[in-house]
Amino acid sequence: MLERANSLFGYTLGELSIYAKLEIPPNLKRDKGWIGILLERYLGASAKNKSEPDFASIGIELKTIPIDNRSKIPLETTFICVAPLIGNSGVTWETSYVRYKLSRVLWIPIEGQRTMPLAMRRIGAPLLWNLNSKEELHLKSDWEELMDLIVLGKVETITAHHGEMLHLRPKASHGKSLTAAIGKFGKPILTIPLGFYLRKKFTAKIIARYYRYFLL
DNA sequence: CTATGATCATCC
DNA sequence: GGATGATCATAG
Repeated sequence: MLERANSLFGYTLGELSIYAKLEIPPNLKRDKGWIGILLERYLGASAKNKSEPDFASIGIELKTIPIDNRSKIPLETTFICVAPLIGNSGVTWETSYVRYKLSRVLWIPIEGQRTMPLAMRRIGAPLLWNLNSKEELHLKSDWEELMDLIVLGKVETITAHHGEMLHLRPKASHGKSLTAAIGKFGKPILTIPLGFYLRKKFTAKIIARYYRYFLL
């Protein structure tokens, strides 16, 4: 699979879409996950919409990441998973889904400037990344701060400003989506679902270590 | 609704 | 410009 991923370096999304027999949309406005689906399809990911790594047998999570090819900086934050708002008793960073998802990621950088037609965007060299102890410490600190707010009934006070590397933002189809959570005084409430995202400054560091290898 | 895949678009 | 808050598509 890694060899197959490496072989994608330099190809455009237009070329890959033809090869993978996946129709290319005019833009990503209505197909935000299209690039991810395309790469999964080409690389033979197994998980679909199940809760396990994309390549379960080898414990690798696949993530495409849009990059500005001049600055080499990510253009978007990276979604990790939906935040559990209830049933968190006994959950620690060590057993968290965030840590599980991020323990090993195959990042595939792709030119992502909106001015560039989708078909012309080039695929960069994949980067197999293992969460190191320093990074983990940072994420753990953010995760604990955020989970405290959730568990202590302060979910409605959460904004994307919380968390240095990892933060929470809405994750829903629309603003009226509701899910169960804990409100003030421990009272059950319904609120908008939240997702964990990696800030660009975190992913930028990962990408920077390898930027010389991709996108010319 | 929740999970997968993310980016859009507004506001500061 | 860039981050925050909002949103899109699909499967089960």
